[in-house]
Amino acid sequence: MELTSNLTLELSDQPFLLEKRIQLLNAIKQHGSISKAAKAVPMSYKAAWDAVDTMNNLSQTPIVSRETGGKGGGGTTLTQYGENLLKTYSILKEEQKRFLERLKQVTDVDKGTLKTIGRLSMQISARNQLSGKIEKIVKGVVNTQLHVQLKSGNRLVSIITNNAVESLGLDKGDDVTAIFKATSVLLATGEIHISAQNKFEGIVESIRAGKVNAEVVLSMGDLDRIVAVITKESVEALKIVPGSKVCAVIKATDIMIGK
Amino acid sequence: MELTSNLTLELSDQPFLLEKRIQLLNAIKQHGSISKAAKAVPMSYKAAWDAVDTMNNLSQTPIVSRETGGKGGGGTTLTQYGENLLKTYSILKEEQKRFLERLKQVTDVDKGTLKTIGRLSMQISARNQLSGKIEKIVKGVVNTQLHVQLKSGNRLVSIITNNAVESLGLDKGDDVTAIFKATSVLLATGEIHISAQNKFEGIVESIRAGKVNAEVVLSMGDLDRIVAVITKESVEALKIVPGSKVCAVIKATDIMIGK
DNA sequence: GTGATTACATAGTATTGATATATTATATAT
DNA sequence: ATATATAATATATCAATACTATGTAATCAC
Repeated sequence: MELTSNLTLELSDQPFLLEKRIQLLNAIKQHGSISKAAKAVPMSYKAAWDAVDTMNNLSQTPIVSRETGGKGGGGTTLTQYGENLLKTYSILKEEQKRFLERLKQVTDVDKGTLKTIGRLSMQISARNQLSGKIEKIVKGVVNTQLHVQLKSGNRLVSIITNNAVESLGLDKGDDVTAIFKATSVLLATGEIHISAQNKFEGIVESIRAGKVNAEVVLSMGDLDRIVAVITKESVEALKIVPGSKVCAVIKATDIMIGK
Repeated sequence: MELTSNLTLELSDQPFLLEKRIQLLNAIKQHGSISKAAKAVPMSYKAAWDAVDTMNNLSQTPIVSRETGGKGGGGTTLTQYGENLLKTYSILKEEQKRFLERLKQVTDVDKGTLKTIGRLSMQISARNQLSGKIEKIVKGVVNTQLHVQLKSGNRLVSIITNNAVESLGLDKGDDVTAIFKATSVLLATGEIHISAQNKFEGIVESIRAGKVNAEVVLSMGDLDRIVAVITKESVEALKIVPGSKVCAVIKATDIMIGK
């Protein structure tokens, strides 16, 4: 049983970006003329022209700029806005593809249920969501250690139950997201001797202090960022200020994995 | 800018369940005949009959059972399998709706980027995902307390950062999912005097012991279930066996919220 | 048996969508 | 001025689809 789906962007209740039109825009980008693009897709010239016209009319800012006559008889090119639209669409399409694949895996047609815990599409409160690749999987009897290589180059270790590894179908090389709460992050300065497996050096970007707690944003290179919520006293005791070099410590068991 | 999408189930490369056909099946379920269903949708009788016929032909197990003649001249009813299909489709559709809504929120058409950190469609390793409704929101300077009423009737308190509340757009009455790791769950028997806000009574359904840790599944009524991973010694010390009445304790700061 | 209602089947008509084709307008190169 | 390639527009043709109309078969209630 296959799952398929289209993706349509609507503007003022009118279909605006459809699969076919995207193909057409791509062809226009490539060939620089509506007539050539229509041949490449393929579709009739009229259909192509109509599509381009309705798109340009629907949109506030034009999608393509058309020129009649001139060198080579004229031509049609995408505007910057048009290119952005194409890019947006391809990103959305990609996300949707991932979603459908997941949905398919998880669907149990015979029972009329989803064989999964929880929702598929969910926004999570956790501030810290770092993406990376699984480098090594060490399986225990109940728990599994996952070694994840982050974009920033840092390595991270997460401990989750074997059941979770199985139900997510985790394998070496998989792209995953490491998820942990801001309150799971401890901060330390200077020499650290602590049993936790995850220690990340970073520079303090910002501090927002409340009455009791303070939110500290840590930057680890350009790519990864960690948010910590610690007590106000700790901030003062450690003398943390923006620009400080501090170490974020996270227990491996506090890190969840999303795929 | 609106995002819309259809959802089609395919069987051996043939479109099988489409939006229209689902409507038809629903009408058949309601009215008990193809002709009445066709009027209700509305569509022509022939189109309705053809649709039903092709569906029944494509599927291994029949979707509807048809009877010609008899009381009232005959009729058409859904089979159990057909009902399951309808249910599956509605679940899938619901998931897709959530996904699209989220996708829309997160899309920045002008820039051609997604204004999000993580992936949209993600399955999380956390075994414990309990759904409920937000009952009360108590906002602090940095953190917010969320009181969630679970399906089982239990109340749960989660503490997350104000930032998270804002970025999820959480409000009183919202349907949310409380997420926490199996290793965040402590188990206790007898009288408990502990500062944690979340204490849930349950019956032990199963125990799976490893060398060091053990996985204990707790049932809180029919609806909610909690999985705890605790040390093997704890299991022995507390004398936990299947059927035992135990108390699950979870720190409010260990509970994340998904929406 | 008659009537009622519905499934099942076929033929013809209408509508729609796409394609094909032809024509005009435009502006540059030669 | 002419040739050229393309946009812009209109009309005619074709194919697919959907709908309408009509008819047959089946079975139970009366």
